[in-house]
Amino acid sequence: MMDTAGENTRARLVEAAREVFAEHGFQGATVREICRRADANVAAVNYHFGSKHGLLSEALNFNRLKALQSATESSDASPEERLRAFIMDFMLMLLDEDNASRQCQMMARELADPSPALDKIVVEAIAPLHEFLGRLVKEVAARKMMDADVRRCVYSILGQCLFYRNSHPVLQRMNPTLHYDRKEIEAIARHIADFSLPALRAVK
Amino acid sequence: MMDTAGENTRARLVEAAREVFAEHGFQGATVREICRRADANVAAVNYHFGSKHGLLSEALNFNRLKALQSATESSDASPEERLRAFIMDFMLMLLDEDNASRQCQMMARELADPSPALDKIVVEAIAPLHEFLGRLVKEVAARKMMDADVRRCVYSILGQCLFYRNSHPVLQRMNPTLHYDRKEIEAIARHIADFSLPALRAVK
Amino acid sequence: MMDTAGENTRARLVEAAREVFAEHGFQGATVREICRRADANVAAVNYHFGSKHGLLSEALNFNRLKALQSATESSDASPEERLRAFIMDFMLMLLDEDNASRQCQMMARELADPSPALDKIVVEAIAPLHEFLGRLVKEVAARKMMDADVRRCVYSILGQCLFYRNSHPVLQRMNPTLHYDRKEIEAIARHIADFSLPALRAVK
Amino acid sequence: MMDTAGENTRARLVEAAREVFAEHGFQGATVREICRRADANVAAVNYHFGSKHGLLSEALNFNRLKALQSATESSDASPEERLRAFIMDFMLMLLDEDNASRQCQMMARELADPSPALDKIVVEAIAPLHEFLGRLVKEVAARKMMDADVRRCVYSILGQCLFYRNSHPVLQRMNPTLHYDRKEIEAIARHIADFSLPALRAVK
DNA sequence: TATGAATGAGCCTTCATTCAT
DNA sequence: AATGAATGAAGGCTCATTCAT
Repeated sequence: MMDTAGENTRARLVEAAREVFAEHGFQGATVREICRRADANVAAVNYHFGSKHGLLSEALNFNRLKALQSATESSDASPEERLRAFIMDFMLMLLDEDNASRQCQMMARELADPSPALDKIVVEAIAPLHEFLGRLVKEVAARKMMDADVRRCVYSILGQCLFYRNSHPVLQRMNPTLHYDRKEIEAIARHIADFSLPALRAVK
Repeated sequence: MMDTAGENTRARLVEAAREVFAEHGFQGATVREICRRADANVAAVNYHFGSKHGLLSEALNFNRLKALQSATESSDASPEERLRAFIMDFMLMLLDEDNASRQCQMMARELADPSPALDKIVVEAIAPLHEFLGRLVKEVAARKMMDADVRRCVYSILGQCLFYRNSHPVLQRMNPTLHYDRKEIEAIARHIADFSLPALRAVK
Repeated sequence: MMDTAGENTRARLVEAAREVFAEHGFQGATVREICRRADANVAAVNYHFGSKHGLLSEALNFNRLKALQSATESSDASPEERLRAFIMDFMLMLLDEDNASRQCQMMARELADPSPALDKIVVEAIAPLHEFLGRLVKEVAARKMMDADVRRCVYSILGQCLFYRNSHPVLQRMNPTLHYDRKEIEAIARHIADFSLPALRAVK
Repeated sequence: MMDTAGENTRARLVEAAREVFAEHGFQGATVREICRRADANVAAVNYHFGSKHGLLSEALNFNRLKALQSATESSDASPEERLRAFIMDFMLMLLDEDNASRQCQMMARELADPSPALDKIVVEAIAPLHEFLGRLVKEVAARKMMDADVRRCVYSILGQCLFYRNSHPVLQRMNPTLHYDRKEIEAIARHIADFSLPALRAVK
């Protein structure tokens, strides 16, 4: 009986923390709410993670994001195909509303209101992601590019992707029927690829 | 005499609020800090604006953003030129670090953590902006486009622009020498236009 | 009506703090208890003093101790008479149970468990007291003494005085009828003077 | 085997408790810190001693203090010599910074902030100590003395001795080079004896 | 009109203790 | 016999708001 509740309080806390951090940001989240959802005592957070920050740090892991990059890099499709595929998978991860991809939402929140954990996120997840995309951009462009231009192309792609997550509250208000179901996400991903590929070919 | 002092306090509060909201977001901002910067009493916010939310609502105005759209629309340059010019002005407004364009920073924060004021922002500023950009996109594309595609092109452009503001903390960490001075902002704006225009021409 | 309760919350807090700090020490005292006794809100301490430490700092003032030294120094009695008089006044201040001399009790507690406020106490009250007593000892001894010996004589006198305060819980337990009434305090002071004066005359 | 391990844990806890209680007082000490130093589980204290208070009670033993009294009493030196020797040994025990005489430090702390264990301390250690010193004082004085005067002489001697321990934080602040090394302690003990003996001879 | 003072709800954290094994 | 996990009460502090003038 302790199996279900006792030995994985820690895991439940992490899961609840991801939910609450994703919904309210680090600052807006309260330890009490996290513990309430995890059906744990308020003191449990400090017992298991030392502090609210410790819990945030633990809640951030980017295995799925890394797996996605590995999968893309080990593919032998053409660069364009791989970029297209990556965007698709990335958007599925980013917008899928009811799976465990809350790390991305937490990440997005960190950007708006950085906490000390941002350093970890940058080093472990964002910097590698940018580098990965930089390599892909160069392959697609198939042309000598200055580093600054590569970087800006990466920003253009990521900016488009993240917009759908960051601006979701706004888009929803302007278009109340909007729902990120599978079909919609695929259409979005296709658009981003269609929009970006000609640009990559054309950039000076 | 009291009038002007009173009005001045009010104005100083609004200005201070813009600063603090832009820096820390609505939630992270404290009424005390705002009043301290405005050299006003703690109770002044509630006295003049009813609540912290009331002050936020008052602090949000988008005259400059609207002026920018009007200027663009009344221009008789080619659609491509006008889009290019708008992006430039928009980025100058968005990234300029020491002018009064804090509304955009506040807006960006609202997206990440919507407060009740978001409705006002959407209706008064964002929706018109999207419509404005939609018209411009259609002119540039010079082709029959489905509404959904127009919308997504607008998102692609805005997403690229906002990325530099939203992700600033991250970009700064990855590239510590990054500074949004005039020259850098112009280069960014040029890149976004160069990236987007071929895409607009190519979109199905 | 606000007169009694409203405008001197601050003063009531200081008074209550002296009580509670004297009873339980800084660490053992709780802000809530202090506020309860002062009939004030928990937040009042932080409003008026910034923190529990700020309140402690404010609660410590040594006017009476200083006045006592001045009075002794401006007397034109013989050195022995002045030392005797000082000890008497000091003990009256130290042991008087129901007056405002709680500063000495707070001071005694600080010695046992120093908080950051101890520095202030030392600089403002204890160091001057030691110097004052040092001068008096030299006058009484009427002989060239090494600084270290003067210091130790001061310690011997102060040690005897403070013992009655510091060890009060123990003495009370061993001698349940013990009460520091006026007569008892005078007897104690006389004893300390009688004990110390021959020693001062005799020290090498 | 378990026995020894168990007993060892118990013993390590008591030793660690003495350290921590001596350093931070009963209230300031935390069970966690004690267990950490004893390399034991947090629950060990309650398991072995029932509570933090139980541990304190166990940690208090006064064998060395008693041994010291016995040694003094069985000596056949003159009363003055014996008092002088006792003060020396007592100060060595009281001020020696790195030996196991922490009981005295704990005792001193108890005086400042009595816990229920104080009763035990008084009955087992302090009362006998006072009686022992009372006998010695009477021998030194070699004169009929009233009980109250004997008591006060004992207080005068103990007060001088304890001052160096109780006021150590203050003395250190006023005289940063102060260190209780062997030589310093001997000088202190000599001073206290030199100060007290003439007084004892002179007391009415 | 405007403000210094005060409030109450809530936050993160700490701690001695207890529980289940 | 012993422990890792968990708990509940409490602590200092912060904050938007309200009160009395």
